[in-house]
Amino acid sequence: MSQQEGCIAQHFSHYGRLTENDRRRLETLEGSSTTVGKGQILWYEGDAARDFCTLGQGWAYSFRHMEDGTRHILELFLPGDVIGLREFSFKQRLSSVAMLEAGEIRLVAYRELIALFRESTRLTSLCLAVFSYQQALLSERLAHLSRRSARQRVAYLLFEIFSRLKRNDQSLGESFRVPLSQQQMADAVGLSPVHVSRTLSAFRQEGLVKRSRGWLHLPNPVALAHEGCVSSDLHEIVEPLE
Amino acid sequence: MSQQEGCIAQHFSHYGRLTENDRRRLETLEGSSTTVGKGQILWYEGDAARDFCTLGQGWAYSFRHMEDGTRHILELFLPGDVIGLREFSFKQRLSSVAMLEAGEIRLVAYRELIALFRESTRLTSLCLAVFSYQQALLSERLAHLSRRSARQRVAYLLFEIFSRLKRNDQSLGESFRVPLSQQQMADAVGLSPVHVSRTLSAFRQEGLVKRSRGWLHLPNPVALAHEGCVSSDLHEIVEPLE
DNA sequence: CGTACGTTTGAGACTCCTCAATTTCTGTGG
DNA sequence: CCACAGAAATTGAGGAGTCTCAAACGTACG
Repeated sequence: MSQQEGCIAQHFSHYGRLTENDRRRLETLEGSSTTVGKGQILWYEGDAARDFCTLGQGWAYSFRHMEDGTRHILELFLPGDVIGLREFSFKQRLSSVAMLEAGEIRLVAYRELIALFRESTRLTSLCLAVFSYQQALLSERLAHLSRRSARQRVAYLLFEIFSRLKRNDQSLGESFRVPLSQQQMADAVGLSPVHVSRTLSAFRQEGLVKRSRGWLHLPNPVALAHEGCVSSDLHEIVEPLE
Repeated sequence: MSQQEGCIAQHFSHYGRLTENDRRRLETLEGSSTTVGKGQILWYEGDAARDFCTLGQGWAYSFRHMEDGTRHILELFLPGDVIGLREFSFKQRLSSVAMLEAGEIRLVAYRELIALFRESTRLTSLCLAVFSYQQALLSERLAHLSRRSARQRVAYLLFEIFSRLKRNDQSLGESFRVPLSQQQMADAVGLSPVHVSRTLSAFRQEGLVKRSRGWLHLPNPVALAHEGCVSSDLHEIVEPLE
């Protein structure tokens, strides 16, 4: 996906049709691709924020270390996602970002984005659309984590991953790779790793989820979505006005 | 605040200096002001989304009703805030919005925002800054709600309110009005109202918080922030590039 | 083959929830 | 100004869900 076509173009095209010109313009944004290893830190909370990046290959996540020693995973980034747009108006990174596995990234300076705004209103709108989608994901997650049972949280996490992967690749089947340890899932949904294990065991016994060696098998996504109380449909995106 | 100066101009000026021209341009966005009563619904989840609004006076909140009958408050809006930017790229409202008390709003069509993008790169950047600030608030809240104790959640909520009010009004003292019932606080932090009551009682005994008739008294904001594990400093905003 | 890491399982403790009864606050009309 | 009704807040008791600690097991990798 990332080779033939720029990540940004690919990503933006979810939010509205792109002309050939738009694509070319977006591709000029992306610098050369850098290989990053598993576990590598892209930046730390508090670092100076001057650019964002696109994730060509590999998975990443943003996290914060809290005062009480716990760690919390705020976002998961899948291949094709844009990382670090969030700090556009901040001097410092609000959270650290690390790679879940080896991958490829390309850096883009915020400055270049601003140049883009000057050129194309349509691409500006698309950029805002990317923002509001990310915000929608966040608030959806907020609603699903604060007052919900372990079963609902885990089901929600798995279904969100499935749904986002499917969005990038319609042909995605029941089985797919998910390079997350139970520890990391726990950090993402705010449970103890022990209880994540118990919850996954329960799901396995009920035939909802199978997991092995970094692969996930969802025989019945609909039931899982139901378990996770997934209702809203974040996929009704308006065609940006001209 | 809202009378002499447009809400949007006031709100945007937190993110960067505005020229007189910018101010005038922003003020042309806002339509005439409408009075809304306590408890009035501005819109429901699923309604068509074509405009956002600015909150001149009064408090509001966005919420969702979940399948299991519980209600969750996603955001609080204070006087001067902008409501509903989030659905910029969506056809439908992602959450309902209601007034906590009587107030005044002004509607702005998304379409007008797009016209603005065409005119001023700087105002476009500011608009994105508003977005990223809201997103930062959300992810901060996410980190503070998922794996934290009742004490931490409540302390965080109260401190966030204090800090946002202070941002709008530097002269804010130790006591200020907070028109939230314990039921609503519970819906905002994902606890039962009963437990919110117990937690507030504990805080009161410890001299951290006093509450009476819609007023809040924080004799020791620093201690409260510590209790709520508030670390990050969402106030370091970069002066947007030209 | 050994070591390290991730996962599973068990037992006891603690936090928070639910339900229900009581008290306090708030606003209204007499 | 008082009496009242309705809402909001408090308090208590018992129970469910999740946590922590600890040990055993499995799997990947040197």
